[in-house]
Amino acid sequence: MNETIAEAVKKLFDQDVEVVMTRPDPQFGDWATNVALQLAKPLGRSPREIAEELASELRRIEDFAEVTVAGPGFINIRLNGTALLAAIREEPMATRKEQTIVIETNNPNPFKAMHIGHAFNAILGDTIANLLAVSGAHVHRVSYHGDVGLHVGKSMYSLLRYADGDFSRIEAIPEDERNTFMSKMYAEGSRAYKGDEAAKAEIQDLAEQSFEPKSALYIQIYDLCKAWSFEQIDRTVARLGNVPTERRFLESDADYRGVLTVQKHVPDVFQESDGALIFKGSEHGAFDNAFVSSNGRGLYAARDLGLMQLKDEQYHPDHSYIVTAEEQRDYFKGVIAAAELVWPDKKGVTVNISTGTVKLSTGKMSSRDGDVIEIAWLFDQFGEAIVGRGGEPTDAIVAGALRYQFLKVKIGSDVVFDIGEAVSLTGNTGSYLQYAHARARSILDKVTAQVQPLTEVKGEDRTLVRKLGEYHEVVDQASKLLEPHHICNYLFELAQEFNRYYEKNQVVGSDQEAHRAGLVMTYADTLKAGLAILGIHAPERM
RNA sequence: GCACCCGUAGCUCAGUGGAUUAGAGCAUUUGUCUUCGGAACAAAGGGUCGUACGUUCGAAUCGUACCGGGUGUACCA
Repeated sequence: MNETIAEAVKKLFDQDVEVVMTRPDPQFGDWATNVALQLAKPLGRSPREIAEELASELRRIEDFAEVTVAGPGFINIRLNGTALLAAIREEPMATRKEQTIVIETNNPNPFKAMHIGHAFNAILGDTIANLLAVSGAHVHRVSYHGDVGLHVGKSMYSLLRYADGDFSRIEAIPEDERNTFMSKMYAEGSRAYKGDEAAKAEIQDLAEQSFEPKSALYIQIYDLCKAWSFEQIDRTVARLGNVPTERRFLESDADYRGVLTVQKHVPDVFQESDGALIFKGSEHGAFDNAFVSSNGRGLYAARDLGLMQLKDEQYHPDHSYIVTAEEQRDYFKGVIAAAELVWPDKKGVTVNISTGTVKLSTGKMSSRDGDVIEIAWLFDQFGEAIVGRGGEPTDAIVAGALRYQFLKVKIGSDVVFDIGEAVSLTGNTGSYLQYAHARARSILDKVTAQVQPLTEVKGEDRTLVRKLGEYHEVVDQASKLLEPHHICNYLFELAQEFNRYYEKNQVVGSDQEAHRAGLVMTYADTLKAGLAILGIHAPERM
């Protein structure tokens, strides 16, 4: 359509313009363009006059049922039924067809409990992976976990005290208490670290042992708790509706390569400073950061360089996406700048997408003793709300409601999480959409006529058909910008549009049953496809 | 201090150069309906788009300054 209009402009005014089409208020038309206003200056004529002239040319185009000029010179176009239906059949653009992409879709650290922030990060990462796939990319989902370093020392400090020399005391922790137990162990270690110097020194030694353990008991506890953590992480991430990852990367694997790389690039990229190897990020819009500590140990940043190598060896990606909270924005800016100096041919490959953080609306909702919200508790809360509505709270349904809550806000903004609101199930929520889908399928079950594929647009169908035709545009936009919230907004509007239609137009038993059933089916399929991109299950009934 | 992000209705958020009434959801008030599953639909009230200048035919959207909030600022991850 943009080209059609550009051609008309060329023909009438001999001007090359980039035509921008917008969606006006439906009362004005299906599409609008301001080309006439753009042309006013170069042509030295009134925009209104140009618009009128262009409009009469455009009226000759068959797909355009109506072309009008409004305001200072906007051209509004109303499509005919054929064009509206053609829009529904359009597919999203395969803009990343030849690309191989690696993306981290979750990265909780072992030895700590997963909380709402991890769920947020995992859901965002997984959905972005879906958006990449929709545009044709070959996507590899991976995870990355910090299994070495100070936080491990903190946990091991309390774990060794708890074991008191006897490994079986740790082994005895029942499965359903492990998450809370580990969380408590970490919290105690953290407190001790801040508390006194003796504990601090001991924790530093125990952190050191995460690289080179000194005792058999350390190894036993470390291995067991790490395994527990990964079981917990995998189970939880699956429960959230994420597609499983292909590979788990560990900091302990990335460390060695990272340190070697840094050492190899002194002084051309890294410098020695107070015994540490640092990168002068301040010269690259970030901050100066140590990659290797003064005792020769690899730090987080060095491991990220090692991880880049591991990813490259396995996947040779065109792009590698890392989704993190905005606190890490400048940190990644520095790491990526360093990486691009070390590997100039990989410039632009690694991209950090920064998200907001989850904030709690009140202090009151914190789960039991901690100040964090555990994911299992969240599932329980949603489950209760769904039962309250007479529904069955399967994980797929609960995860759908939770995912939507996180995805409907523009990526990068903080999410203020209010459990009462999240669980409400009415209005702009995942539950509304899931319910809308189940309802549509239920209508189709009752239809006895042969469902007729959409071939014509009747008057009362128009707004719904037009909305359905916007689907591919919305997916393109969300995919291009990697912003899932566009899809949420659209699906909600679509469902509202359908509910309005459904309110006024009887489907089952009407003399137009076959035709209307076709519309309902297209709607349900569109809803299902959109929800799938968000990783939300569209139930047949609920 | 410096850098980055943010400030839109009572609350939570869309909208980021265009047009009469700046839109949703929640909350409030009212209506529809003996429901093709009401987790619905229709409607009302509620906003000087943080403030001030500026650019533009046109600014919530761009620029500058200020006010308010958040985050980051090397040997944690």
